[in-house]
Amino acid sequence: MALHDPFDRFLDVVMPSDADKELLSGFRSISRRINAVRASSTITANGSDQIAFVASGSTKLVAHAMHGREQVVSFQFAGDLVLVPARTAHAYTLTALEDGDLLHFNADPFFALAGQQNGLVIVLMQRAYQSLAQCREKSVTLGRTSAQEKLAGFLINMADRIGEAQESGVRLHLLMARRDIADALGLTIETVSRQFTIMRDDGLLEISGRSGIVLCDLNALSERAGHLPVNA
Amino acid sequence: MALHDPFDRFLDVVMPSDADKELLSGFRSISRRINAVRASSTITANGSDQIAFVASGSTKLVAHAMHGREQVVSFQFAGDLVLVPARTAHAYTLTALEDGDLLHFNADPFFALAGQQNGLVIVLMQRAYQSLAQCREKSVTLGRTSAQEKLAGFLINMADRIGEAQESGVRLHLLMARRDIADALGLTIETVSRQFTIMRDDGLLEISGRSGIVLCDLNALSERAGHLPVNA
DNA sequence: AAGATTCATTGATCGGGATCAAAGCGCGCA
DNA sequence: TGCGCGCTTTGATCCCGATCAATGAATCTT
Repeated sequence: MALHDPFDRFLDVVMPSDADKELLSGFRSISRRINAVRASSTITANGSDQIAFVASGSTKLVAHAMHGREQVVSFQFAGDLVLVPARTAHAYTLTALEDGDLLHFNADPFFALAGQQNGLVIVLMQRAYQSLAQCREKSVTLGRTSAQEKLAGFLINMADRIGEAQESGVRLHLLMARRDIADALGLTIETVSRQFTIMRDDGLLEISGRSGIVLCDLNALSERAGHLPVNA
Repeated sequence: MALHDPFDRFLDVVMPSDADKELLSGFRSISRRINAVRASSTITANGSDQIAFVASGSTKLVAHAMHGREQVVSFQFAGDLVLVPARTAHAYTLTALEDGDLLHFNADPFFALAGQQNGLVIVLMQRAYQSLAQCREKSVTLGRTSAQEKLAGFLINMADRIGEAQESGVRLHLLMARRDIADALGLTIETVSRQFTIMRDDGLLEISGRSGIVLCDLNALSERAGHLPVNA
């Protein structure tokens, strides 16, 4: 069973087992717990980078540009660690997609503490490379010109991360709204909706209600995403 | 003056000064030097991730998808360290944009060695976060719907990385071909070319020859890229 | 220096996705 | 349980960027 205290989950998921006790209490003292409420809880990095740990629930990292435009950079799920960057060309905000628990640190003291424990730095480095790999795959998906490829790529990515295998296919519970998907893919909600309809009519997936999706044919979906075949 | 031996440059740029001597010889023994030749030298990760250090020159990291489609994920310049991922949904290749020197490691032994020196892991972590930040900004640029915003965003990013300040503006020497820019932005070479022409006619930049560009008005360019104004 | 080859620009047309507009559902609420 | 709001789907039109095609400029070769 999962640990219920957010900080305990943090220790369990992120910290190496040989971590120094004093270090742990250092992290505890700089951590801030947030009872996230869907769509209304946000973390913004004012001035300096922030680190957030998603103990439970899920979040989106949004970049704000001119003219009120918003771009979803990435989604996070339980156990994910995310760096919310300070303002550059864009301003970033982390927003809860559903109720859950977040842990939140200023990046500077966080890294200062982390630097004292080699094993922890290694973990953080690995997670950073993992986020980089994800971001790259997302860039590739975004770079495609057709809406079909973008959405198919997105769905496969979600299946990898939060899909539940079933006899009829892979079940997804998409907590993000169509708007979030559109903002993540550089499309409009209408186009996203239309592509869902097309894929459903083609028998690639089933839609139930607002957030329920079952991917019936991952191979065909992968094909539409333009992914290379597994054998190659 | 810059060091001429690629490995020495690697030590100088990446390694912390307190690094263990034995460790350095360990890195030397697993390193492979490559005299990169423009457009023909490539590094592909067959099976396991690769690490490349760009001692001099510049490179592009390309993701290969179906139907021979290529997507440029990122560009590297002298001093950059890049992880070339093993095949996932896409196959990645690092290609030289101009003649230069590369250093090349298998990622597994590289990280195994790096793990022994805390200071080095910290450097690698910081570089990973830096790459992540870059990739995110690129995603945001890619997520925009208009070609104008994409190209303006790309140019500003290049100005930050390899621009030389001049009285007339910021000079860029774009080593990548129009095709590379197009592949990086999810556009066609014709559209890239047309947007260049429009921006030139609007007085935002000057074009000389195939690769010479002077950005005359960074603020206006930033505006077109949809970036938030600096004060905000 | 002249040709050859590759790369970049410009033009014309077509199509897919944005935009504008309206109807249909699902979900939370009383 | 039924009401009402917000999200989603569907429809019609327009426009930007892809595509097809040809010209023009740069760099490389001999």
